[in-house]
Amino acid sequence: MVLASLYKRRRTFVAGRDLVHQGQTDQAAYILFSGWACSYKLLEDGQRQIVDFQIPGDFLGLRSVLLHVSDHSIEPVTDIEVTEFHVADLLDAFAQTPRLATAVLWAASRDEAMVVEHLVDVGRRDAAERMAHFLLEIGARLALIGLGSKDGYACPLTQYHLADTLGLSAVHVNRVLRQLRESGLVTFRDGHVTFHDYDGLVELTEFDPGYLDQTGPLLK
Amino acid sequence: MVLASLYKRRRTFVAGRDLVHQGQTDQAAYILFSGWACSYKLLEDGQRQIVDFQIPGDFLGLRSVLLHVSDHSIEPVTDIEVTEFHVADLLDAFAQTPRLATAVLWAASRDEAMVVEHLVDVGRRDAAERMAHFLLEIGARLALIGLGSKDGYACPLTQYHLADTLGLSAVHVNRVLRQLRESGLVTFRDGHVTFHDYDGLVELTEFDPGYLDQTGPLLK
DNA sequence: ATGATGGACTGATACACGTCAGTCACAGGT
DNA sequence: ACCTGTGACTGACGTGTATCAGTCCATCAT
Repeated sequence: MVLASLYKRRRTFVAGRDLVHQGQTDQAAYILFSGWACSYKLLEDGQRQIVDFQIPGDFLGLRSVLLHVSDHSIEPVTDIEVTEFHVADLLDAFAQTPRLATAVLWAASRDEAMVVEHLVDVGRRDAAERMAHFLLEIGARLALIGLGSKDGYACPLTQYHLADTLGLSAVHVNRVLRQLRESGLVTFRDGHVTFHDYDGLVELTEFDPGYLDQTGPLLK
Repeated sequence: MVLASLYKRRRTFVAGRDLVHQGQTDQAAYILFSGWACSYKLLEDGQRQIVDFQIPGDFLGLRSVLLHVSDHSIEPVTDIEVTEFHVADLLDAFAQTPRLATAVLWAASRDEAMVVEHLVDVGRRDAAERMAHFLLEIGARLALIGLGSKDGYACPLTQYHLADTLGLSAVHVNRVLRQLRESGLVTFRDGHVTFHDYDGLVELTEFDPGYLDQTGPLLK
């Protein structure tokens, strides 16, 4: 893979300590190798909105660098390993490998599509639908990299993460999870998500994984 | 500008008739020349979530084409004029002009940043803050292309558009607009947005136009 | 053992916002 | 002159979710 030529060095970060801070203007971006991270925005009153989670294979901080300023922060949810590269090198590489540009653009489009889905969740679905849709999307993404299936997956998130992601209070997250569990759809417990009725969930949330499909130019 | 070499043909579309339908798999993308459009997602129960508005100078439908399927629809809010181009040509052009790739990637990042702001609006701000933030953002974007200022701007949107954008009911949009008007912050009336207290609005919404700044590679 | 910490979980209460069911003004068409 | 449709606007009422104020159970450090 062409990106290999850009690889600078392997680094690790511990859970909970931000890699990128809102407002920072830095030059390094990363590719996540193991663990989970999340990107979020902090509001003045202390609330936060988690925008997206990153799992192995995803870019970290690419947008910050392209826009020359970080409009958000990135926190490792677990301990993570990343590969650092310099965006200037990436942009230079476009000259030699135009297909690389197409691939990166495709990855950015996919990221945007996920944020759009997330927006629809928060804007137009009730708490249970949001939760179900979110758990399905993460599951589908993990399945693509071999870390999950239609039965379930390991999930290091706390209910607070879910609350900050879905625009709910942690208290309400708990109620909604109970509701989903009692109606036999999905269980979130002890770091593990278990799907009891995958098709039922898909129908409830109109879930369509089309935008996640790995038919992007990276793999062609 | 390099994009000029791609220009295919000028087209017009009338207000209200979708250019792109959810699920469509087409090859053309557009650059908006005059008028306003919006991209939105439709839910099965008839609700819709408007994701973003496009104003002159913005790409239309680029993401659909990159992902090979439209996960959303695009509707002209007013009559619009667009310039059509084929994405295959755009990608080919990357080979001759790598800087073009950087520019397009930058534009995509800016789009994503706007969706992220929108997500924070809907997830973590109350109705009045959302409304104010949205009106400010559109104002800032219009100001960049000379169609608005800190005093206000012409705005062809209906209160239904605002409702579908902000995840509110049209009824509540009306209440919130009244509230903002009566507290002397901003007036939305007769197709015109008038800022009465721009700084007050900025403070209320923590508005930071950094991510909109035209310091992207397109103009460098 | 003891206390501190963090995550899961719960009941009671409050309110922001949605829904329902309208009115009013205006524009176009017949 | 009348109908139809669209957008703005409003009051009454219902509900989903936040907030408050806890409990309980692990884990970890002392």
